[in-house]
Amino acid sequence: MGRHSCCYKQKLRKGLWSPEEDEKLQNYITKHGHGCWSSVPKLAGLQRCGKSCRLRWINYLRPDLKRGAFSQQEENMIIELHAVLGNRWSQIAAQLPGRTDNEIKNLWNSCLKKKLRQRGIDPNTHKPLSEVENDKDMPPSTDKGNQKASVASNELSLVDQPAKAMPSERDPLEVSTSSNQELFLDRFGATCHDNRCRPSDMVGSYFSFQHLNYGTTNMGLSANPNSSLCFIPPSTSSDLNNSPISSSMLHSIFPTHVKLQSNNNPSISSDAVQNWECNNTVKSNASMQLQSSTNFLDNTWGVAESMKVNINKDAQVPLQAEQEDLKWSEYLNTPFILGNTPQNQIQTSQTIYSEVKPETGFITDKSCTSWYHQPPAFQLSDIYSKDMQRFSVTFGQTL
DNA sequence: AATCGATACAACCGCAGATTG
DNA sequence: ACAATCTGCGGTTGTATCGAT
Repeated sequence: MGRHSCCYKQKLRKGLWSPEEDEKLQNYITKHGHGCWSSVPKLAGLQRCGKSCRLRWINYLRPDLKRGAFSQQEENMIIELHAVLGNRWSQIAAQLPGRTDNEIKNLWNSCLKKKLRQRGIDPNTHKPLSEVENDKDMPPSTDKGNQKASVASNELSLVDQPAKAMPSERDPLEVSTSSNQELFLDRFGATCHDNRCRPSDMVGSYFSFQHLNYGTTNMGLSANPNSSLCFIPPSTSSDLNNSPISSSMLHSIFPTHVKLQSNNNPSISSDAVQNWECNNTVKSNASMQLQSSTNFLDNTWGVAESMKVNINKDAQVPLQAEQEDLKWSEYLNTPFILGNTPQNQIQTSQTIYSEVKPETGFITDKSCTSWYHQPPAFQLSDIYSKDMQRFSVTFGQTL
């Protein structure tokens, strides 16, 4: 397996980025997009490796980043997500719009781990420290304290292990990653018969429904000994309509590659944006993910329609020529009004926003149009605050 | 004012999976 | 089929800042 060529190049700058470098990178990506990261530094006139440029953009320069301290709700979400996902920072970050995996990882390592310990909770297992101490006395084969090993083995255990008891029959403190993911697949794995559909693909979906569960059952945080992370699907789609599902949750339900197209303005599809950015690379697993996700929604939940999201089942169809021809400048200069009413604008923008990967989100929200050149038609922070309001209502309590 | 430790944050490193030729 | 390359991720390290002494 070859290493990234830039790693061997000499005379490349390392360390902190200067404002001039930031400006060069920002200007370049604003005008041209990043395309192939390995070529960005050369084209942008930077003495950096492409990897470094990518990291700088994702973690610092991206316009959709939410700077500033984490809110209590965000911290709670991170703890909650970590209980299920472990150190999968990118997946956790995907649930927190405007936050990067690096940011969350730092917060966890510097702050949240400490907080949990102070409250008598082991940050690795999310179990009470006393219980973890007892586990240390157990033989290594039963020690689940090793977070990495535990997470890594989860996906295997999902397949190999027999169905577990329902959460209500379990110790409510048992909120480890494996138990929740196993439960999810035990109950809903039938929607994903194809063995190409890996358990990890379902994690995002699991999460969203976990949030729904909080909304419908008023569950507490996993750190709360009285709570459990059981997943009880709503019996009807109307239940789901009443659930506090948000655009960021949709992002989890629908794979990144699924084409979500606005009813109001089909000419501007997020697919075009993505293909423009990815040089028309078609993800090999897109159709599989699409199928698994839509089947999941249609067959199990029947919610696709209720979410007012048009799922184009021809996501694999090549783009229209005019879409392929879209360039940065066109995006930057094209008013991004996606509907006739403010409500529609928000709805559509949220839909598209939810579809775009975190590191590419700048294209669709503030940026395409208004990032530097004009005020946005809507404030992204509105979306965030809207989501966070929902979360705060949903989660209901803090640590 | 100088020093030192703690903390937070930014960036790097190495690896694995995906993609490409 | 294979190797080279690219991308993304998570762990780790480096560094700036702040408060205590």
